[in-house]
Amino acid sequence: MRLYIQVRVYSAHYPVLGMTMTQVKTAKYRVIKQHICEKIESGQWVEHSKVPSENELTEQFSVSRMTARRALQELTEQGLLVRSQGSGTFVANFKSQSSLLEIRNIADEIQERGHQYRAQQLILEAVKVNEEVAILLALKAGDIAYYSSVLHFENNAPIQLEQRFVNPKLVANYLEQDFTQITPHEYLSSEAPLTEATHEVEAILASQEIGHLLAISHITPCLQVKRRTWSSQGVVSLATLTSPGNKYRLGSHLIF
Amino acid sequence: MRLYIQVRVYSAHYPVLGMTMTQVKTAKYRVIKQHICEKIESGQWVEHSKVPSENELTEQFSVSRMTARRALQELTEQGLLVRSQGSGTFVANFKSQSSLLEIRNIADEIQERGHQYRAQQLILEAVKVNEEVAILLALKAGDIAYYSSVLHFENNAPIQLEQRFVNPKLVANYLEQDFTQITPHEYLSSEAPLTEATHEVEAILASQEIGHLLAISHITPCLQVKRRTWSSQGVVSLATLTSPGNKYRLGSHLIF
DNA sequence: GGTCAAGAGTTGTATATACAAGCTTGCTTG
DNA sequence: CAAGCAAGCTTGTATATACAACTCTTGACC
Repeated sequence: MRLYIQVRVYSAHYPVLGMTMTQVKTAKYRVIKQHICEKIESGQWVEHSKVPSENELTEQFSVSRMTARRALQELTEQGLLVRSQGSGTFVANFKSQSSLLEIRNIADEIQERGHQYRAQQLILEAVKVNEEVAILLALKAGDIAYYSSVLHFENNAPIQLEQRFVNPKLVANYLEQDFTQITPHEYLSSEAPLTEATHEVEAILASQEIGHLLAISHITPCLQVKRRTWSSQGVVSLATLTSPGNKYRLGSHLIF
Repeated sequence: MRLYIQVRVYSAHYPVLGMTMTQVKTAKYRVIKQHICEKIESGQWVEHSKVPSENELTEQFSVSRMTARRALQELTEQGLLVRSQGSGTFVANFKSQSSLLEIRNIADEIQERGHQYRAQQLILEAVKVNEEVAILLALKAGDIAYYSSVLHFENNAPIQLEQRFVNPKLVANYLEQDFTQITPHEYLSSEAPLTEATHEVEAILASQEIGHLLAISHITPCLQVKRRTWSSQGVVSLATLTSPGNKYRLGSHLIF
């Protein structure tokens, strides 16, 4: 699994490839995107409101039209805006659906089965993310993210390894938590309420390291769920949940 | 797959590169996107292959770098490519993916990916059910149920084995179908509209027999989905879908 | 042999410009 | 007044250019 390749620790005196600068400059088009997002989320611009045109943004932010355009373009691809050649750019109308599957807290699940829950916190630190994680977390390669690795136990048997990258911009105090007392999911839910999630489920063979943690042989298949969660601010976290296939299953119940 | 082609009509007396005619013109960046998609879908560029750089595309297609860039950019946003500053652009790794939240027809899924679908019908007969199946199908042990076993192929590679028990009281003509022409799911949907479904997802090692059918080794983990579906009349069918873990994944997208 | 530096090649951001094409408005004209 | 046209806005496509930032290789130096 290539999800967490690079784990380099971020220290206080952070030398970036020999450069002394620590100030990260935000790209102009990102500033504009942020500005528009805030207007929408604060309710100042409601659905179907007209958004400033490319030329207006060009003036407001003192950028070129192509830069203003890029902000509008990306927000359109993300579904926040709708554009219409000749007439303008407008706030999109948002989808609202309720969930068919729910995201459960593993501690609750285990306790509901009448079993004992326990967690072991393996890693909790700031890391530089590689490219793949950066993309999924909406960061840039080499940016800093928080990383936690927690092993969940059911009746003292390891049942799930949780490896999680968290967007540090959205959850500032992540590194100060104690994940034997509260699960990462519980903490994140309290800090940044979920608005959206995607899951990808695969069957894999565990690496030697993970197999060791989960106390399984090297030919035990595992269920691996990659979960990406969003709050209204953006991508909050990227979790990889690995469980032995002979001890764990997923279920869903759909009603049409 | 995710490709769309928008045509643009240039009006009658518009000179396009010296030509004057009524003509449908595809935007250059779309032509490049199309070209790259074809290379990937035809298998000429496999996962992690390096894709021509912006400068190379600029030359090949006689466009500006910004235009070549746009093609790469959009394909990256669509998940076909992965870009890395300083090193290049590469074909992303994808697996076949189906949704946990909707019950899709595997033939449609495969065709939407632009791949060729084919099915092989292994078994289609009436069987006496054992106790476990009887309970799940709301029958009694020893009752007759219909059983089908169909192997689904994507680009001539086996991608999923479907083993299905069907309640004969609700779907009388099941045995007379030809499941190389219509998938069991399609047929059942037409006969008895779904009202409810449950899924159980596990990671398993395939048995020797199933491994042989799916053309995988005995230590390849598999995703196994057990799906029980209801119509308004009761339990319609019980399907076990087994797919190689290295070729298949499930996905879901929740919005809260 | 190992380390460092330079350079070449790549993507990322930003600007200025041009023209095409769709929509809206308002004015002209019949 | 109504129809139609033109002007002026909007977004869409495309180019040329510049520099920044990152990666990887190569070669010089210790």
